[in-house]
Amino acid sequence: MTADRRAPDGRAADRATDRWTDVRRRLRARGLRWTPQRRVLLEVLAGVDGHVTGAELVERTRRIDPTTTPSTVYRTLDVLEGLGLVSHSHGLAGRQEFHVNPGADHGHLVCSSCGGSWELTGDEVAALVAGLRGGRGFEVAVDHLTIEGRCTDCTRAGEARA
Amino acid sequence: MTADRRAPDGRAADRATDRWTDVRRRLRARGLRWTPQRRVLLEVLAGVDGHVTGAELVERTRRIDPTTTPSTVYRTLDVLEGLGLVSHSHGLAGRQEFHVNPGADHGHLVCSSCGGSWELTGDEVAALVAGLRGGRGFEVAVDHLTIEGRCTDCTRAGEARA
DNA sequence: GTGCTTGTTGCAACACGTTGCGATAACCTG
DNA sequence: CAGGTTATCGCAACGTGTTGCAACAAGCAC
Repeated sequence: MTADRRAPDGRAADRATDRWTDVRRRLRARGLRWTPQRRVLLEVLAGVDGHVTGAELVERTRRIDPTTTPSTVYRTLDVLEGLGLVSHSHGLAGRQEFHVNPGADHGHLVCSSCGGSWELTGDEVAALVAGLRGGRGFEVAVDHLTIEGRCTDCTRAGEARA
Repeated sequence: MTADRRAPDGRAADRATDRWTDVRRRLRARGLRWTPQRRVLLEVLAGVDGHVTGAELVERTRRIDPTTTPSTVYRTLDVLEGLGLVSHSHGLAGRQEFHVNPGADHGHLVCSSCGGSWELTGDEVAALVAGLRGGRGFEVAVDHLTIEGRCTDCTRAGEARA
C-alpha cells in the first residue's frame, strides 16, 4: 500500500496529474506533443504493475477509448521509451514485454514452461557484461536481455514426471 | 573446402543422399514420415551456412518448389528441431533465426545497430548459467539465449559521431 | 496391388507488430 | 483569436508466424 506520508493534506489525487504534467513538459522540451491519445496510454501505464505485453496495452487502452489503433499505441510506446518511462524486451513467442518506470536497466528471466517472468539483478549479469566487453568489445544492452529456460518449480515437476 | 579424404572414389555426391537417408531413418524411427516437402527443405538447409531467418527459409524453399506454404516449412522445422538437426533462437525484431547442424548448444550475440550476429562459446556463458542455477535453481536454455547490444565496430562508430 | 491407419499438407483465418501516407490537430506567433 | 508548422493520428496494407480443419498420401499388412 506504500502510504502517502508526504502528502498529509490530501493531495494524493493530484499526484497522477503531476506525473502527467511532468511527462507533458518533457515531451514539449523535445518539441513533441501532448495529445489525448498519449494521455490515455499513460493512464493505462499508471495502472500497470510490472510487465505487460504490447497486445495487452492495446487492449487496455481500447477499454478506455475504443477508437484506439495499435499503431498509435506502439508508436507512443516508442516515444515513451525515448523518455525513459518504459522499456521493452522480447518475451516468449517473440512478443514484446513492456516494463513501466524502469528503476534501473535490468534483464529478465522467462520460464518457457510456465511463462513466469523474473527480473535479473545487476549482480547476476555483471560478470557476463564485463566478460563480453573485455573479450569482444561487445556492449550488452542489459535492458533488452531476456534469458529463457526453466524455473525451479517446472524443473522439479519435469524431474518428477521423468 | 574440407576435402573428401574419405571418399577417394567419387562418392561425394552420395553424401547428401546418405544424410537424407539418415534423416529418413530417424523420422521413421519415431513414427514420422518422409515426404517430398521435407526433402526439399532439407535440400535448402544443406545449402545454408550458419544462420537463416524463417522467412528466408520459406523463400528459398519456394524457389525450389513454388507451391510451398509457410505453415509446412515452420512445422517441418519444428520436427527437425526435435531431431536436433536445427535449433532456433529469436533475433532482432522478434524474428526467428535458425541454426543448422548445431554442434553444441550455444547462444548468440546480436548487434542491434548493424544486425551482425556471432556465436557465444560455452565459456562465455558458463558463469551466468552456473550462477542462475545455483542462485535461483533456474536452468538456462543456452541454445535459446540471444544477447542484444552493440558490437565493437558500431560502438566505435557511435563514439566517433558523438 | 488393395486397403487401412494416421502423420502431413494446404488453405484460410488469425495474432502481433510495422510502415507509408494523407488528413488532423497541437502548439507557437502575432 | 486567426493562421501557419509540423508532429501525430488513423487507415490500409504488409510481414512473420501460428493454428484449426478437412483432404491427402506415406507406410504398412495382406
